[in-house]
This record gives sequence, C-alpha cells and structure tokens, in this order.
Amino acid sequence: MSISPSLNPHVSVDCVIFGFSKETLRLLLIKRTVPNALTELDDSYYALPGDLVRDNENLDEAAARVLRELTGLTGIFLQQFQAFGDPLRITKAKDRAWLKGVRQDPDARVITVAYMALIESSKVEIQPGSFSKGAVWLPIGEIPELAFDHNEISEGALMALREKVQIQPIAFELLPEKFTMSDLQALYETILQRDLDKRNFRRKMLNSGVIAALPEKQHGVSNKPARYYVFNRNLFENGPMGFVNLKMEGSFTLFN
Amino acid sequence: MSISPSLNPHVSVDCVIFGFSKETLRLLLIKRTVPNALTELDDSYYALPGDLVRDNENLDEAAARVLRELTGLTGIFLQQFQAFGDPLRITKAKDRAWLKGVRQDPDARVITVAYMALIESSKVEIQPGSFSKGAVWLPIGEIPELAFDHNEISEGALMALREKVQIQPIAFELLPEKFTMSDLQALYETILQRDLDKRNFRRKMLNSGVIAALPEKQHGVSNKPARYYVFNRNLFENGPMGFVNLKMEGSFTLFN
DNA sequence: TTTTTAAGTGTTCGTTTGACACTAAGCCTT
DNA sequence: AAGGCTTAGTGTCAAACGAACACTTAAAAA
Repeated sequence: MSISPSLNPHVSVDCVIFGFSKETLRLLLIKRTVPNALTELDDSYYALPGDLVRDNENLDEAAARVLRELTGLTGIFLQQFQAFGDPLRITKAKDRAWLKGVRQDPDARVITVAYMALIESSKVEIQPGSFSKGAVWLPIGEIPELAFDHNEISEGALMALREKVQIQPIAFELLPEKFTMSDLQALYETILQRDLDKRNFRRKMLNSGVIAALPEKQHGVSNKPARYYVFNRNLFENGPMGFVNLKMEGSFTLFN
Repeated sequence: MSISPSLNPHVSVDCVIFGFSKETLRLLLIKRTVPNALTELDDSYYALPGDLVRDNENLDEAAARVLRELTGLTGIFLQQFQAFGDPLRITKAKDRAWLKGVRQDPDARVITVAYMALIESSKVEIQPGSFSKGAVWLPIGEIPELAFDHNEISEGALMALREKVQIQPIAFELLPEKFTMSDLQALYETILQRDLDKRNFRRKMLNSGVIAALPEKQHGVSNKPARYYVFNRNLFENGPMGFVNLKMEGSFTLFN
C-alpha cells in the first residue's frame, strides 16, 4: 500500500433499492460482467447499483443520479443510512477483475456511502446505459453472493428499513397510488417478518390518519371487493432537490 | 476543478463528543490555530476533533483512534450517524488557511463520516499531542461558529442523540457509575429539552429494569439524601473491538 | 427547634393494545 | 338457482400503559 495522494480512497454511493411485488420484498440489482474474463469462473455476478461521487455533486445528488440513471425515476424516497469503509472490502477475485477494467487505480480503497430507496417497482423502466447489462428484482430471501461487501450493505439496509418503517409511515412508497388494506398489511408483514392482527392493523392505520379511504372498490375479483385507500400526501413536503421528506413527527408505532 | 486522481476526495472522520456536567450537555471541541495567520482575523477557532482515515483502518477504527488520541479513552460508546460530503464544505477563509498548513492538496474535497460519542466528561484527560492546542467542553447552547460544516454536523448529532435516547438506554454513558434518579432525570430533560414528571420517570426507569438500586445513599447533602443507582451493564455486550453494543431490543420508550 | 431543600412515594382516569370469531360480498361450480 | 369458495370487513373486553397530580420524609443549616 502506497501513501501517495493518488491512493486517496475513492468515494462511491451505493443504492439499496427496495421494491414490493408478488407479496415479496425485492432488491433491484445489476448484473456485472467481468470484461476480460481470463478465469474459468462464471464471469457475471450481481451488485448494488452505485457509482463514484463526482467532483461537483454532493452525496445525496450522487445517489439520486445513480437511481435516475438506472430507473429513470426522480423524486424517489432516498435516504442515506450508513457509510462502509473497510480497507479489506475489495478482496474477491471477480471484484478485482472488474475494477481493472474500470478504474485507473484498481488497488485504491473505496469508501461507500449507502442509501436506501423505496420505489413502486412497477414504475421502473430500466434505462439503457452502463448499468443495463441486466438489472433484476430479486426477492430479499434469494440474494446471491454480491460484489464487494454488498451483501453486508443490503443486510444493513434491510435492518434500517425495518426500524424506519415502525417509526415513520414510509412503507407507502413501495405501493401504487391506490391500495387495499390487505395490500398494506401484507407489505408490513413482509418487511417486519411477522404476522399482524387484521382488525388491530386496520384500526391503527385508520386512527393514525395516514391513509384515506376512496369511494372506489375493487372490480372483478372473485370475492368481496376490497376498498381502495390512498396515502395522505399532506404529511409530506418536498425537500430541497426533489427529495421527499416526512413532515410527520413521531407517533407512528406498530402493533403486536 | 481537476479530475486527476490526485484530487480524489479525502475521507475523514469527525467525532461529536457529548458530555454532561453542571446540568448541561456539552461538546468537546478542539481549538485550531491557523499556522501562518497573515490575515487580521482572529487566528483561532473551534472544530470537531477528526482526522483523515488511514490506509489500514476502517471507519470505526479511525473514529476510535481520534477519540483515544484526544481523550486517552477506549471502549467508549461511539456510533456512526451520518456522512457529509458537500463539495462546498470548505469555503471559509480560516478553513483554507488551516488546510494549507496541513495538507498537500488543500483544494481537494473532503468527505467526512461523522460519529457521536458519549462519555462521562470527568473521565477525560486531554492528551498532549496534535489536538491539544486546547480542547474545551462547550455547552450545546453556546457553540460558536465552527470550522467547515461542523455546526451542521453537531446539529445532526444532537438530533440523532435525541432520537436514540428515546429508543435505547444509552444516556447512562454520560453519567458516572453511580448516579441518583434526579441526575438521570436532569440528563434526560437536558437532552430532550422538556420537563418530565418525576414520579412517572422513576416508575418507568425502575420497571424497565435498566437500572438497579444500590444500598448506598448520598452523604453530606443538606437535604434528604438520594439513593444511588447503577446502570445494568448486563444489557450490554462488548462488540468486536472494544465497542459497546446494546443487547436490549426495542421496548425502551419515554414519557409525556 | 425551626427552616430550608430536595427525595421519595400512589392513585385515578383515560387511552391504547392485544386477543379473539363471525358475517358480507362477489365469483365460480354444478 | 343454489351452494361453495374466497377474501373483506367488523366490535368487544380485559390488561397494560400514560398522564396528571400533592404531600411526607430526611438531612443540614440557621
């Protein structure tokens, strides 16, 4: 290890992008292909979308850019949750092979600031571009070995999400505009990994004032049609640059 | 702004060190003297203790080192809370003057990972060394303009502390081994900036099991002597490298 | 002995939580 | 048309918790 200035650590942002579909919480991961695969190893693997922070942007902007370049979306719930900077982050052979194709100094250390994003997965249209070698939504229970320390980062994001969701009404970011109580409950149950009582859940949600009932109900379902609800967007305000911040203070706790 | 590799951002850690004395919450700040003060400006100012992260250490280690080099203490509650990386962090004249004396490339951007530390302030003995130009405990209500974006970082730390303290029993880190209920309540009231009901506070604390009564009471006070309590250290476990992690899960909420 | 100061103590009421089981509405099948 | 299937939707009660509230006690000082 040199101490020359050129080996200052690189600083990147990585986005742990959560979605919810088919009753499962999923992560949006990108497929990396090692450019010059001289090895016999499988030459592709998954990673969190991320990029080096550019000279002229701050960390939030860098994360928003990564998200936009991959999904085309802006104004998404996006929150920094932890910085990772172990000097031994980059040890896997595949990681080193990939870096060689991409960086001037593949031996330099990388410190990454991790963000979590919550998006309604049906909104996402993967953008053509450097990320688009292939991006997939993988259920959180089926995440394979990822690049670098991205497994650890994903775990951290999930833990942070579980905590957040019990304090602030942010889970709605993962649902479409209109949703049923059952949708919402299934989402919370998936995130928290435990069953919630239906009646208590409804009572709590309705009393809290974070959702409002629509006159509309489901159509064409082969059972009693469920009422649709919307999240009460009055609780939100728009932050400095397209970010969404919660106005609501405290007082949103859950169940059982 | 160049894009040459030598202008990779620097990565530093900064420690927001909280202490509690004379019924006030305080920050431990260091005094910086601009080496070649060619200006007429006052040539010293306060900053958060911090340092560049070294090649061979991870972020937690760097923060622990900064804390140790300044205070001589190890095994302190120390927790990362946010990374700051605005490209315009370094604009003040004093900051630039100081950097010129210290860095090879004073124009390079610095991204800092901020930690908060909770220590019993009477334990601190300021160590001789690079920080020791002068270090002081300043009440959080009387923090002057600090270096870089350190005011913003301190504010963030205080907000993070307020949140944390309501969820996990960490405030004890700021008190001596033995303390009275009134000490404890005064601490919470200071952190949360609101009054708490004495009887409800006692009940909550005792029922929660996080403190245990000692047989011992105060001596030589000119009023009814208060009982001493200790924090129940069984709730803690020692983390990988002298860090202290909480075992306790959820279920520690406060009042009013 | 009285005064001053801070410690210590219980109860009541309203709210919130958690446990729990049946009816309603629509489609599908026969 | 009737019955079956599936999911939506609803209320009550008991226990725990939270908030409000005032007097007595122990020690030193005057």
